[in-house]
Amino acid sequence: MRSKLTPRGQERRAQLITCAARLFAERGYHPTSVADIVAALGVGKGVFYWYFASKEELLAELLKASNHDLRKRQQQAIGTEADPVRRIELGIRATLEWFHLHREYFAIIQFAATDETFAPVLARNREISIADTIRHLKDGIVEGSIRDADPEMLAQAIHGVVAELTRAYIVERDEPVDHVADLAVSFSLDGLRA
Amino acid sequence: MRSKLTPRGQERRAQLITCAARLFAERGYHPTSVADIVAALGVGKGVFYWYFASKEELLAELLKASNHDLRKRQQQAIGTEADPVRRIELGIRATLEWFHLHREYFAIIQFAATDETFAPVLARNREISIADTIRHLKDGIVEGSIRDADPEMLAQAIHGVVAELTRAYIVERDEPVDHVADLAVSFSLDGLRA
DNA sequence: CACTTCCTTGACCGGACGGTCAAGTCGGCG
DNA sequence: CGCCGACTTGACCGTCCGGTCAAGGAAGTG
Repeated sequence: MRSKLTPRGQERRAQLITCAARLFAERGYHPTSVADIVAALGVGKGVFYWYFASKEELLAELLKASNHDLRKRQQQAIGTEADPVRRIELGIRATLEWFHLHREYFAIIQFAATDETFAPVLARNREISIADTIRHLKDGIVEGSIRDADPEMLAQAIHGVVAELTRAYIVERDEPVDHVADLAVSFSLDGLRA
Repeated sequence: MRSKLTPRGQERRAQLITCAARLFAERGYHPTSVADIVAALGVGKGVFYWYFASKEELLAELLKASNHDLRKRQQQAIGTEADPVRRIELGIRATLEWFHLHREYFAIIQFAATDETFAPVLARNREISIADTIRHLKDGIVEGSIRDADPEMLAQAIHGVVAELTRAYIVERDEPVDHVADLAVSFSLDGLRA
């Protein structure tokens, strides 16, 4: 990998990441060899190691970039909304929309979370996201719109709902985002009871 | 692997599974070699292949056995309870209790779900569990104690809450099961709102 | 003791895979 | 044109690891 890259180089680098992401999503990280990645692009193996120091580094960059992009989208969606409950709702919807646009990342993130090497990064990303949610929850508790329970546990629970519905309906079945989002929101806000 | 095993053989087989489970949980499946497993038991490599056809087969059996055990525990807990809402609650509590007793299985299951080879088995297990939950939800909707929404989505949402709280509080922090269970249940039933 | 069956050993094999590198190509610039 | 540095090639290497197997106990039976 080089720090200086010509526009042509930037292009190649992006190609490698995109191509690797597709293969990682289809077959998994370990079963996809560096040889597979460069073959899919029709280039020699040296190209890979010109842009990345290792296969690990590529995945690490991919995770970093995707997390950054997701967070950006969440923040844009929430904007300057004042109502904490509504902020949580907008965050949930933005997350589902993002995974709808980037379905291939779900499996990769899921895997990375189970791998000793990448788990710390994923754990950190999750912590940050949880911390955001906690802030909104605390605001809601103070103003009385959210019931007084451990905000961290509530945040984890919301994340669980979103993750599972994303997997089952956005990634696996590609159902309409709004439909899934409506249920994710109503379940998180009001639970099961009639 | 043999179909006929003496008591001594059964013992060895169990030792191998237990030992492998510990190592898989600590270091992950791929990074744990067969050589590691037999070394941890202080025996030769041939022992492994006397009891199992492959490393894959051992993991498959481990997953099958753990799933069977978890389901048994859930069914025992639910027993003959008639109230659907209460049945769901008992199922949630039983699940959290089981993972409290078998923390090492969580990471293994999580990983297996991301691996092409084992994902189908895990998907099937999950489907069965979801189907159980759906039955209780439909009962509840009919009798009016649960609101009228897509029961499958509700079931997935509940599973998401349980999985995430299990990971964060039972597996990672070993907090009191009852405390976590109380929140999992109240969140699932009543959501966030005050 | 002889004989079988169950179990154990550990050196060895084959192949896959991450990573290296000497050699070459290409495009731009003076 | 000549040169330089950005890129590309693909054969090659070392290692690791799942899996094999010929040989050797040990335990039970007659």
